[in-house]
Amino acid sequence: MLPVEPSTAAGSAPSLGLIYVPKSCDLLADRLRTQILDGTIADGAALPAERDLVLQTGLSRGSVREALRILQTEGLVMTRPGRLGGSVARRPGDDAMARYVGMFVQGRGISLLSLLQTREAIGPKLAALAARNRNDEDLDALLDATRRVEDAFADVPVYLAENVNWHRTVAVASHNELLKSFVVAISDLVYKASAIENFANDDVRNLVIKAHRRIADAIAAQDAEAAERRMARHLTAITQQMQAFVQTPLVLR
Amino acid sequence: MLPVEPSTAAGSAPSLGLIYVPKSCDLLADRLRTQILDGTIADGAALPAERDLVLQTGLSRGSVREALRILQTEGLVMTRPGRLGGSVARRPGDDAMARYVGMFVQGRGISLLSLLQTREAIGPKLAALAARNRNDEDLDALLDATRRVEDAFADVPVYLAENVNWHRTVAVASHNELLKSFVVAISDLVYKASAIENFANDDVRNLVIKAHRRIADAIAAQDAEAAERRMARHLTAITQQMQAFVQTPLVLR
DNA sequence: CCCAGATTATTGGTCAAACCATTGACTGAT
DNA sequence: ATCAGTCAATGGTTTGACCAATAATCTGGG
Repeated sequence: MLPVEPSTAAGSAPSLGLIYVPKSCDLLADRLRTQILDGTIADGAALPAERDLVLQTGLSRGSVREALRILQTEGLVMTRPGRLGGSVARRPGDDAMARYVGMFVQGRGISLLSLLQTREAIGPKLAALAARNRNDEDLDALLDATRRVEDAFADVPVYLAENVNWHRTVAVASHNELLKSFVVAISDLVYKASAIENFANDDVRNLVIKAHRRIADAIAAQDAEAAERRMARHLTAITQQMQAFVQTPLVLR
Repeated sequence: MLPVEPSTAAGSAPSLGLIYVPKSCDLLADRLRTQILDGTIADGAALPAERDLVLQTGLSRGSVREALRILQTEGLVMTRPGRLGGSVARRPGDDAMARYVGMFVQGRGISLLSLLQTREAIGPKLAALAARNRNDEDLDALLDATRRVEDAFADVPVYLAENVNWHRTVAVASHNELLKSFVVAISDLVYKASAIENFANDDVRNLVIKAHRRIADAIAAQDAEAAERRMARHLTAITQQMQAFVQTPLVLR
């Protein structure tokens, strides 16, 4: 992985790995990425202006811009033009994770079934953690989210959006940011698929609302085992309901 | 999210979202990304040379290069210099997923506990799917991987690497590429952490090997329920074992 | 004194034209 | 046939200029 120093001696060891010749923009991007990820450059802190980076690094402006473009693509900096513009550092966020997971799903032609299986894997543990780790604000948010899904019963598009938000709220309550980022990414994709497929008839929506209520109760009571079990049953049921639509590979956008 | 067409009429509707002014390199990157993800540009197919893209798009070479740099960062193209070099399309892969998950974990200071919890969430379902969906080659690979872990008992670094490979093999057998990419990314991070912490003493390694054998048996017998249960117990036990090291935030590299 | 509009400075965005570095194919001498 | 040299095509890098967006600053009228 690392660059290898070419040996100057004539008859030296014959075992040399492939040597990777780093590009100048990669070197700069690596340096800045390291500093952003380890906090040397704090979240929200401004990076030097492009022309300053040129002076500091000795690279051309084109190379500096390519380095910044890399970091932008990774979601580690936000750049705005204009006076007092420039690049500011950002910690990696759920949005970038969701973006990449979406590309993965679309590019690999991941089936809706695989997506639902993944949600089935993550959801129950998430509910258990939420029951164990929630605080009062998490509970308030969850009860509110639960109510909003119920209130949106009649308006299917709003209902679907609120449904995604409900799962997201459970994820927040789990206080596990990695699992949360996964479920946010997946729920978003399931939402897009379900919005297309239009499978959520009145009966399904009623069952979902009942399940949400029972899961929220378990989380409120901090009963991790019940929350896990109920979420598992809920997600399994949803997968069953969507089984008719599940055969075909997932198409997005 | 999407760009908004500015209205030409004078007294038009007052509700306008923020309008995002797209950059030229983003437009080109979007076009190429779409074609790569939907297969119009097949995996392994060559993109036009930079100078050809300049002619085709009317953009400058700098903008074309920034567009390609975006796609490189997303893992959607590989670029090599030299004659017959150029950019070739690649489908999004586990490596890019692992890279981004790693950045997320490091940048957000995700704890080792959260990482282990995520593996606890995903692992059991993965084992169940492996038991259900495995074919003969998957089973051969799993038995081989199981043996390799056992053979590496004495050499801890090799043992740890083979351990990661074992989990990866189970993931492959599940035939769920999304779950697989998650577990590959996470196992890699757990491996790095465990390599640092040096917690795998003889007793732990013995227990792990026994658990692997029992799980492999269940997958061989296509007993999904047993595989899921045993994997859950296995990962819970591992988390318990690592609990002493789990308090501190995860430090990588 | 205050405020609206014009001005200006700073920043990223884009373009153009070179030249360098790497790589593989081609060619010709041996 | 083989091998070394040459050549062509490609990405990598630099330079310098100008455009576009934005907010601080100035200026003149009230």
